[in-house]
Order: sequence, then structure tokens, then C-alpha cells
Amino acid sequence: MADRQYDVGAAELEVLTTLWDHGPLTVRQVLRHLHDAGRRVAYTTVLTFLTRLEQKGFVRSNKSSIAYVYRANVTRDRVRKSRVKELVQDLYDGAAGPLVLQLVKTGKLSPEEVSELHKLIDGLDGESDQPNPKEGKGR
Amino acid sequence: MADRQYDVGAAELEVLTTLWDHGPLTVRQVLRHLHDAGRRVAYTTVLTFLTRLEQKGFVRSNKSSIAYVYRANVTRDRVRKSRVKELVQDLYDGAAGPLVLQLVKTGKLSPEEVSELHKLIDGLDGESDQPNPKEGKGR
DNA sequence: GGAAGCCTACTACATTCGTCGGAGGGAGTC
DNA sequence: GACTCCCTCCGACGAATGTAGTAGGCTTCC
Repeated sequence: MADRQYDVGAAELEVLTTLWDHGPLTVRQVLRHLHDAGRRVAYTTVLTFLTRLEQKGFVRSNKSSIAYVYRANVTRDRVRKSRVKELVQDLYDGAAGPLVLQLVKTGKLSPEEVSELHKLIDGLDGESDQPNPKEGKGR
Repeated sequence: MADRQYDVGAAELEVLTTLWDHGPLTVRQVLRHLHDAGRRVAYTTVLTFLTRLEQKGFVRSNKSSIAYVYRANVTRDRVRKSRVKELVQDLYDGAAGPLVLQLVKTGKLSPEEVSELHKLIDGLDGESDQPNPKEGKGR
């Protein structure tokens, strides 16, 4: 219960996502992107989100000549992993397998994804009893 | 953003999970299960959770001779699906594929799960190039 | 019939999150 | 120099969530 590491609210996450998608941005730029995406929020609301995200360490900012420029300080991948882990823990009793199966059954994977998955587990199949030696863990 | 359907807090979810795992229970029984699982909460806290869950429609209760007996009113599966969907939407731009791939890569599936997965996608593979006729296509 | 328990109802309070408004300060612009 | 923007800081507020205390009601057991 303590481990709620990357804890970002849904609205905060939208802002963070905007930063992931469109690089370093000022408050106003984030606002514009959100508006373009159909999200109506006030300027100060975005500012609040960015400030809170910075307090939590998810973004950091640099003062440019005019305004602060914010950039993500965690990778999307990290947040994804953390969120997935939390989900698996809370609802799947820690076992990823059932989730994978469920997703494959109902998740409407594209043919490309299916074939990539195919390759992946063909690999796994062989190794599944001999641990991977070069556990580099790159993304 | 409106669609936050099965919205249950983390602590509420523990209670709901207890009901899923151990059938209809009274407040006190839920409390005992939680204590057994190392979770320290007060009796009235559990009562509050159950009351709130009932208001939200996630559990329902029957008055027995002694005390109210609560039972889950949503399936675990439904909550899982809803949560996963939310996650996929929020963090994977709606595409389940990347999540599956990520899980398979890092999710430590058991050999049994891998082989089940194998069977599953062998099935999918066949259909993948001939469009599924009865595609309900939610979204 | 009073003490000891268990049960529900009601109230409360701190925190987090989503959402802003207003105040006050620098920078162009007539 | 006054107007107008745009920027940041601070404060605020309501809803949800986690957590729990207190009051009052029924049982039961000497």
C-alpha cells in the first residue's frame, strides 16, 4: 500500500503526456495542446498541474527569457511500468499472466502485434527454464 | 474523462476483493479477513467502505438476523476490464498491443501461461487476415 | 435488570485532486 | 506614462477517499 510510487492524477497525467508527446513546453503551449485536443481547462489550472508535478518530481523547469519551460522528468515507460505493476498487484494478485491472457483475448490486437507477439513467445518458449544471461533491461 | 465507470478507491478495492475471495460476509468478517491479511483498520472504517461501495452499487447487502451481510454486486472481471481499459486509454493511447508486448517482455510469465498464450495466438493468427464478420466494434 | 457485546447511523477530519480567480510584476505599444 | 498582455504566486473550494470516534439500540447472560 505504501508503494504508490508514480502517483499522478488523471488530469495531471494528461499534462505529463503532453510533455512526452511534444517536448519541453511553456504553460501556454501545454494549454494550447490541451485545447487542441478538446480539453477545456484554464491557464492557471495547467500551471497548478505543472507546479504539482514538479513538486512530485515528475517534471522539471527552466526559466527561459520569457517564461518557464517545463519538461518531463520521468519517462513514459517508467510511469507505464509502475502503473501496470500497481494494477497487477491490486487486481490480479500480482500475476501478470491472467492479464496478458485477458488482453490477448479481448484486446483486439492488430495482425502486426500478433505476429510480434508470436516471435516474442517463441523466444520465451525456448529459454523459459534457462535464465537470460544478459539481463540488460534496456527499456 | 467522463467514463470513469468502476471507480473504487484502493482501500475500497481491498474490501471488495475480500468479498470476491470469501463470499458474502458481515462487516466483522470482512474486518477479520483484512486483519488476517495484515491490514489494520477499524471496524467502522470497514463499515464506511461497505456503505460507500453499496451507494456506488458495487456491493449489496441483506439484513440477516444479526447483522447485514454484504456481497459483491459486480464481478471481479468487470472491474478488471474497466480498469485495464482505463489504463490502456490513459497511458497507451488506447492500443492494447504495446501493453501486451511489455507485459510479455517483463512480466515473468510462467511456462504454463506461455504455452496457453501460444495456443491463443495460434488461434488468432489464423483469423487475422480474414476480417472477423461479427465484429461488434465498441469504442 | 444491569453489564458486556455487537450492530448500525451519523459526524468528522485530513489529504489529494481537479479547477480557478485575483494580485502583482515585467514588456511592448500608443 | 498609461494600457494591455502574459507570466508567476498564493489562496481557495468542492468532491472523493482513507480513517475513525461516538451515540444509541438490541441480545444475552448472569
